[in-house]
Amino acid sequence: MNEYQLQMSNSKLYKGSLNTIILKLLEENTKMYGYEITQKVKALTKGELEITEGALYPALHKLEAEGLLDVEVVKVDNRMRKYYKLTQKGTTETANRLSELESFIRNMEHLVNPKWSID
Amino acid sequence: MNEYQLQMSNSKLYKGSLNTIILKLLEENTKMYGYEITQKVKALTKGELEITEGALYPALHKLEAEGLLDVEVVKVDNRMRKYYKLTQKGTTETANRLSELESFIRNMEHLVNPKWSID
DNA sequence: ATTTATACATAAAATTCTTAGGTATTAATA
DNA sequence: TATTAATACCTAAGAATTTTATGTATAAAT
Repeated sequence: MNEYQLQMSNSKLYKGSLNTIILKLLEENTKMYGYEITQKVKALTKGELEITEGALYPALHKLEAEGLLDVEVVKVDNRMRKYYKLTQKGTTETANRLSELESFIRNMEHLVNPKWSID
Repeated sequence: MNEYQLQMSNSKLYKGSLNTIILKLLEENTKMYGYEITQKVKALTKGELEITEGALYPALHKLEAEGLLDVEVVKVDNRMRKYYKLTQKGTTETANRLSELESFIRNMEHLVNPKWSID
């Protein structure tokens, strides 16, 4: 049993970005299981972002229900793993989400650094 | 009465970023009123981001309640305007939120572009 | 022997935003 | 000049997402 559980982040900015993160990691890594995703995100952000399981698992189930992910259950060392991978639809959707992310970042930079809006 | 009301954005990424946007605009412009903020955001993002009033006004009230904003009511052309400006506490908090935003953007870029994580 | 790490899960509460109203004045247009 | 659009505020129900708090179970480490 966990002593305590870490939050996704102290800042609220990550709200709404979890699905995009999951989809992108699966595009990059072909197939991953839930726990692996939490560890990968922690590593890539040098510990700054820790996805909570209470957010991750429902998100994976929803993406699967929407037909963006396929799941394959495997037993490794007598422990269950549920490997997720992108469906065709998921691959298309990932591209859309990533271009939305680029727009978002560009817009936030314009808002925060108004000098850049002269272009 | 409005025919229809526009949403904040088609993507969900903006969730959690509204407060940061408000604080930053007030840092940049000294004092602004609600409607002005919606127009400024629309202009700076070239129409890509339209803040809904149902999100904006409660957010302003909350920031005021938290002591980050001061309000001053003015009547212009027989129409009410509520000008908001940063308090001392608000100025400090804005700096924090902006550094969180920088971290967030950096982390998202690392997640989306893993090549960059070799640094 | 106990704790930590691995690996899944759900459910109540909190938070944030969308949607959908509401009021009122001024400016523009048909 | 009657209607619509723009300006300017507001709230409340519902949806969506996340936090917090649990739960189960096995393997590895202390």
